[in-house]
This record gives sequence, structure tokens and C-alpha cells, in this order.
Amino acid sequence: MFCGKFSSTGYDDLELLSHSLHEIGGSDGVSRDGLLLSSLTERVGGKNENCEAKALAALKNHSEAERRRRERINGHLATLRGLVPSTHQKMDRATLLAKVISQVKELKNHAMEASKGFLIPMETDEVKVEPYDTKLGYGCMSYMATICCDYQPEILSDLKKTLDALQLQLVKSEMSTLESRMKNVFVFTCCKGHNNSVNVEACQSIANVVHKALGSVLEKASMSMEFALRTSYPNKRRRIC
Amino acid sequence: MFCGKFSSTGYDDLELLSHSLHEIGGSDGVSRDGLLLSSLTERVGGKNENCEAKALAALKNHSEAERRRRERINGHLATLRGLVPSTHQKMDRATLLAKVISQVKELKNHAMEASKGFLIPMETDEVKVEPYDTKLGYGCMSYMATICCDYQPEILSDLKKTLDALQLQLVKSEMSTLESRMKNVFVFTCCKGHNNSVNVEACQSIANVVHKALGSVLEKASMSMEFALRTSYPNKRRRIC
DNA sequence: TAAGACACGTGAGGC
DNA sequence: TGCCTCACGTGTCTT
Repeated sequence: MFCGKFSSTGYDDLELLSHSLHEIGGSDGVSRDGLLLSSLTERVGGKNENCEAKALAALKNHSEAERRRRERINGHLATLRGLVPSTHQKMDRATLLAKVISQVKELKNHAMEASKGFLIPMETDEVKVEPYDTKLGYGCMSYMATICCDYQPEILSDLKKTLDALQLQLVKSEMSTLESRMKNVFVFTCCKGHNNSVNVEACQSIANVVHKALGSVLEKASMSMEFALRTSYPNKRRRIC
Repeated sequence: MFCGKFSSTGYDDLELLSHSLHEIGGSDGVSRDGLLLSSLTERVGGKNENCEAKALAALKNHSEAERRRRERINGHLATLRGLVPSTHQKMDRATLLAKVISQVKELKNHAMEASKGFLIPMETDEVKVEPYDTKLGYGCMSYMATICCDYQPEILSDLKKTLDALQLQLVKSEMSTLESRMKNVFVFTCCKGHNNSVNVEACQSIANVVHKALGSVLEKASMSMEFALRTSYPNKRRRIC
């Protein structure tokens, strides 16, 4: 074994090292630790003593550095475990990483959708809930819900209450009013359950519930509008333009 | 060594195994592989032959399974390397994971912001660009830009053109008009450059550019509004309500 | 040279 | 028992 040009400083932690090596040694009686130690002890007192000590110290440093590296990586993995939605924390490393990958892709899709353009309210009243993004994949499907009707001040709070009550996982929510009309579009997702597969029926039923809820918001609005028109004004007013 | 109650099927891949062991053996002449093989060959012909063979085969299986596991994990890591924004693919495993963590948190914040509520246009004209989310961290800062003014049909296309031209990384874009007023709010981010640190000056200059651009949109709008008022109508019209 | 990163084979422990 | 996952120390290559 070649030791190189060390400036031998004289310190000697051989004993300590051999002790720790014994401690961490395997249960096998003829392990290589034994080999190392014998080849070490038979030279004690020789001119290679420092050399061997250095090598051993280097080995110790090496394994400790490796341990630190492992700890760093595992720390990050633990953080990721906390970031992915999971039923329980028992997940093997590969599965965790796969989940992280799908999560990142999913979120990126959401971000893309969230930065899409404007919307213009049309003349006809409308409530619809339809599948929005089929290319999402990764056990996630999204719906776009639209409500378009005459603008009334109280409809906003009605709508907000309804959405809050449904506890949807919103991706985007856009509202615009134009002339006397308003249109609100929001996108929500139904992501996979804990069995990792999309529960299509559940999603569809959620979509139906949303549709119903929006329908009653619209109905309430048009009823109060009708009432207002009947009692006070002969015609629906529009902004003069 | 204890072998247990194997049903010895008679096959013998000892030769193959020892060959592969030599192949993967370290450069050290007295490695434990040598040890294993000697303790193996000296018993050839004994009643423990099958036992040893089994043990060796199990060891081989084990190491191969471990290799497959490593490959699986590394495959996922490679996928993640492709998902994080990076200048070059040379990245530490720990660094990669750290980046993934920040990316996930970042995207989650975006998703949260994207699902936030409504906005109401006020009476006074306004253009502002201000830091939006300071808790983002992870080398990412976001700005919220607002423009609020009288509604005019052409302002929407002006605004859209302006935003497209600036090529901002939009998080959220909300527009609402109420009475004759409109308000548009959008959130955009300036994420870290390739040196992993936020270029604060660059972000600020982008914010300034956005502010300027919105300012000219507003100016154009108010000028055309003024013109319309002067030429056609004595008073600004509002929807009667 | 030393320090860091990765792949490897292996022992331990959980079903 | 076998199979699987993880932690460990080490060899090797790169900077």
C-alpha cells in the first residue's frame, strides 16, 4: 500500500478507530474488518504505522461523509413525504418519487390553466359544467363550470357562499361583468383518491351537484330580477350605450 | 452456516456465479470475494455443496434485486431532473431534491393564489404594480399588477396585447367590470435565474416595465373616453341602478 | 492531494 | 421461508 507524502503530525487514533471498527463490524467472524485489522496490527511499530493510520482515518472520514450525504438526501425525501398528499407516511422511496413526479406535472398543468385568458358574458343565460382538461392524466380530471346571467349585486355573495359550501378544489376562478350581464367561470379538479385511481362516478356526481347549485343560484337571481321588473319597472334596464 | 430445509433440485450454477463474482470483484487482490470463493471451493464435493450454492444464488438474487431497485429510483430521479427548470442536467441528487421541493411549494402557492376570490372595481382610476407574495421564498418573487378604469370595449384587447407582448409568467388573471368601471388584476412571478438566486434588479425592472405599459393603456383609454365625452355627451354615463 | 458524488454488494428487519 | 426496502461502508471517478 502506498501512503504518499503525508506530513506526519504524530497523532494516533488507531485504537479508537479499531474499536469503532469492531463496533460497526458485521456478525460474520471472518469479515474483511478482521482482515484489515490483522494486516494493520502485524505492522504496528513499523515505519508504515502513520501511513496505515492515515489510511484508516481517511476511510473513517469517507464513511462519515457518505453518512452525511445520506442524511442530507433522506432529509429532503422526508420533506417531500410531507408535501405529497398521502393517506399515511409509510411509502417506499420509489413510490414517493413517482408521486412527486405526478404531483409536479399536475400542478404545472394547473398553473398553465390558471394563466389562461379572459371571458366575455353573452346575452343568454347559461349554466354548464363540463369536463375541462382531458390531457391532465395522472389520475386527475378537471371540470369547467360556467354561470352567465344578468348581473345583480347579491349574486356574487350567493355564488361565493355556494362555492365555499361545496369545498371544491378550485384551479381558476374568473368573473366578469359586461353591460348588465355577468359571467363567472371556474375550474375545479377531482383528483385521485387514496386508491390511486380516478373515481369517475364520484367526479361526475360532484359535477352534477355543482350544476344543480349553480342552477339554483341562477334561478334565484332570475326570480328576483323578474320580481324587480314586475314591481318597479316596465322594462329590463340596460346600460345606455 | 445454516442452510435450512431446501428441496435440492440438483442444478448447479456455481461456475457461473464464481465467474460473475470475479468480474465484479474490486481491484484489491485480497478482497473478500477471494475469501468467499476459497471457503467455497475447499468444500466442493461435500454435503454442503448445494447449501453453499443456494446461499450464493440467494446473494446474487439479492444484489440483482437491489440493482433493480436502484435503477427504479434513479429512473424517477432522472424524470424529476427533466421536470425542474435547470440550465444543465448536471445536478447533485440532494440539490435536485431541494429544487423539487421548492418547485412543489412554489406551484402549490400558485394554485392557492389562483383559487382566490373576486375583485371589485373602485371609483378612482388606478394603475399599480406591487410585490404580491413575500412568503413565496425559494428564489421566487411575485408581483400583483392592477389596472382600474372606466370600461371601454377596446381596452380588453389593448390589455391582452400588452400582456402577451410582455411575455409574463402569469399566475392569475382576473377581470371584472361593474357599472361602467372595470378592474383587471393579474399576478406574475419572477423566478430565479440560472445562478439560483433571485435577480432582484431584473424583477424590479420588469415590474417597472409592466407599470409603464399599463399606464399607457390607461392613458389611451382615458384619452379616448375624454374625446368621446367632449364630442358626443355632456356627462359621463352610468348605468341607472 | 483531498473532498464529494455515485454505484455497488451486503446485513438487518418487516411482511 | 423468500422477497423487498433501507442503511451502511467501500471502491471508483471527478473536481
